[in-house]
Amino acid sequence: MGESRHGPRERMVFSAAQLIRRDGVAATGMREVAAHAGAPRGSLQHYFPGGKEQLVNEAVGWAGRYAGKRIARFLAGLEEPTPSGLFAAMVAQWTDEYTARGFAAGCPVAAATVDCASADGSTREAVAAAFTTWRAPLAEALTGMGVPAARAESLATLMISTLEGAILMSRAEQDAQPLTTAARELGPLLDAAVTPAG
Amino acid sequence: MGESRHGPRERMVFSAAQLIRRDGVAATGMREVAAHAGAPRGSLQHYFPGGKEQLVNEAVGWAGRYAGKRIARFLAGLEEPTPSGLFAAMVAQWTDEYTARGFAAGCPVAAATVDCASADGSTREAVAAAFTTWRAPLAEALTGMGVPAARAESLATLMISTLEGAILMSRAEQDAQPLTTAARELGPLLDAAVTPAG
DNA sequence: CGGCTACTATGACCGTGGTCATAATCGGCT
DNA sequence: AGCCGATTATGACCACGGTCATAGTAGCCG
Repeated sequence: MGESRHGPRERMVFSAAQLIRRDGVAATGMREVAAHAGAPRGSLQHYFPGGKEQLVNEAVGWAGRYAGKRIARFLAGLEEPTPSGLFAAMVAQWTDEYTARGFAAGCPVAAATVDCASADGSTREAVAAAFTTWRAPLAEALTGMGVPAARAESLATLMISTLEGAILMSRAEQDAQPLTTAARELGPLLDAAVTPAG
Repeated sequence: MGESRHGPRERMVFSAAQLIRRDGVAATGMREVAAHAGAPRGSLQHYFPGGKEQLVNEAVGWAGRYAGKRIARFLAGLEEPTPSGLFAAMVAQWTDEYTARGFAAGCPVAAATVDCASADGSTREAVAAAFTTWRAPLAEALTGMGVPAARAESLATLMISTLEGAILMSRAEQDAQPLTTAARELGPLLDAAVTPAG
């Protein structure tokens, strides 16, 4: 959607993220990325002289920024902002995709973590940074809802952990139930953390 | 530890699980598994005529049974069994490993899910089965503590989801905090589900 | 001893894929 | 037109790895 509006470089990063979250890092080929992006193969070494590692890192970074920006958009979509509502929206993004397009893909950051966390390249720092750029706006959103700052950090971490794990389990079982269960069970806990109601 | 007491076949399955949870499925080679297990290369096609797919599936199955059996052992290790105590023990297994041996490895079932969930081989069914053999005894343990059966299923799913996600995040950030946060934040929610206190 | 089964040994094949080298094109600018 | 940087094109190289083929060895049983 709207791929032609972006340059070929950005399209390749986007395609890399798509393929990585579906097949994993190791199983995603450079030629495959170029083909998926409709970009010429020769552009790979031109835009990514750092090779596959650079491309993967940028894909992970893109995913992290995307997730971070989504927080604000989810927040804007809630008529009455509550932690449980925000978490439900985060979960719904995945249940919607899974019911509409199947359980083909997971989170690209998770895939890169699994495939590259032990190989101490720059990719491990990239995934750490991605989680940070995801968690920071989430914690900020929680504080904006009345959650104490210290607690907000913990709950933001918990929300991302649970979401990532639920994505994983739902994909494995090809059933969105782990995702819906996470939203349902965690919601009250999150709402109970707002100060005026505590 | 005690590898020589098991046959070469079981050692290879065990080694496969070890390597998969560290490097991922695609990055783990058959020759590498044999070498890690101290087993002859020729035994691979003898014991695993189904090739890599069979070996990976058995490694995933082994991991699932291992996790399931751990539940009973954790339960036995608690002087006063509570859901939060059980979850804390599950988390502690990972924090102990990470503080003692570093953040090199994650969960093999998660790795197999990320790498093989879209390629619709038998591995996807293997990971689904692994999660089931993990969740069933966990849910049973919860009911034994006084959690209503319907709720126990949900909480077991939530516990595994959160644990898997926290493992992922901890590994990415090379910091056990997501794990400890998960145990701390989720504990009260779990204990509140026991009926006499509900 | 002969033979049979279980296991091990080893080399080769072949596809895949990341990377490099080299050249061609293209677009603007003077 | 002519130059130059940015981009694209294409083929080759090389390592890795899963798999197959073909033996060789070991141990037990009749």
